Amino acid sequence: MSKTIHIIAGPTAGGKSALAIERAVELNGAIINCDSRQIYSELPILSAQPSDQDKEEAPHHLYGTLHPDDTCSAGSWREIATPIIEEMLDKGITPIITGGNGLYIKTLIEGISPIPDVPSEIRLAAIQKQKELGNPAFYEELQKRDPETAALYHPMHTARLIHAWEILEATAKPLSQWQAIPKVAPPEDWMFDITLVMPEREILYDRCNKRFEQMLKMGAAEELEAFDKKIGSGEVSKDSVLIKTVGANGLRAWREGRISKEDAINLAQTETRQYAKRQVTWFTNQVRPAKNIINIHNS
RNA sequence: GCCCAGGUAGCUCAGUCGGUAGAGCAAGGGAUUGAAAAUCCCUGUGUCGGCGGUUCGAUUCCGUCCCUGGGCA
Repeated sequence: MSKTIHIIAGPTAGGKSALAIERAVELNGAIINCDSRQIYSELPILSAQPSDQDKEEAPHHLYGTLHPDDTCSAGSWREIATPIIEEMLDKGITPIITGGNGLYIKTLIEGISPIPDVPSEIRLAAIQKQKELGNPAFYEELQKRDPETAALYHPMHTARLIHAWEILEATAKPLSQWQAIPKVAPPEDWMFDITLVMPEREILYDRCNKRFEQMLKMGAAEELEAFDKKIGSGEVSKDSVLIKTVGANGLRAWREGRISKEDAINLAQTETRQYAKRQVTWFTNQVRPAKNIINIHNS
């Protein structure tokens, strides 16, 4: 007998969370987060984590569970989500994966090649190296040492170049060779039911705009300021991935008096819309039928 | 009312010593096997404020009008 895992995906502010709770109540389910910011213990308002009331209505997992200095990645998310899913299936609870991270979802459904974790010193050194050389030059360095992987990437693609570099440094083996190792797939009896929550563009953008205003009322600016103080005091590393959270740029610039409150709001809303658009592109083009997918439908 | 500076892509501006124009941002499309709320790629026709004049040809020169900002009254 197959085991069904529900996935509720789509762009930010589209209405996934509400649907997930509805679904959980209806199916004796529990919600598992697949968002790369909501998984951290800091910035619950700015990252739109579920409210206490939401958590009373249905069980929620993997929200606010990691320290901001931890690095969550597609592979590590899969590793922590998998045992939770297994346990739910054993207990007859319906897992409802909810979030906007398309790569995490893809990793869960298709699996991923086993690649070792990179020690943070090596990662930071790779980032430093890229900063020093700048992009075309950093790419040329990578090309000399690992032409095979370099050929896969655009010379300006900072994030991928750094990753290729750090893997080479950490393992002395090209990333392309690691990626050639067959993916570790999910158990064969896992079947996925995917619901895409994709409001039409105009409605989606309007929701993005309104949600940021709501976050501000809830204290997003104060929350970010408190977080930045923790970085200042060393309680949180200045390399925390949470620093790059949508909306933070504008709020910081406003706090430092560089732009007006109105401009800060506009900037944050623009960043939110741009992020939502990228997600729409992903879910429109990357979610395809597969043998372990029962169906893909729109809400 | 007078003087000055402007009016060029949705926004901020560059430019054409006269041969109908280009950057950044925004917007749209796309990529995506480990920082993914990241990172990156592709896409620029717009009465060059209106109307006249000079010219083979004006967004570019001249006149005039309108609008915006600053100064003087």
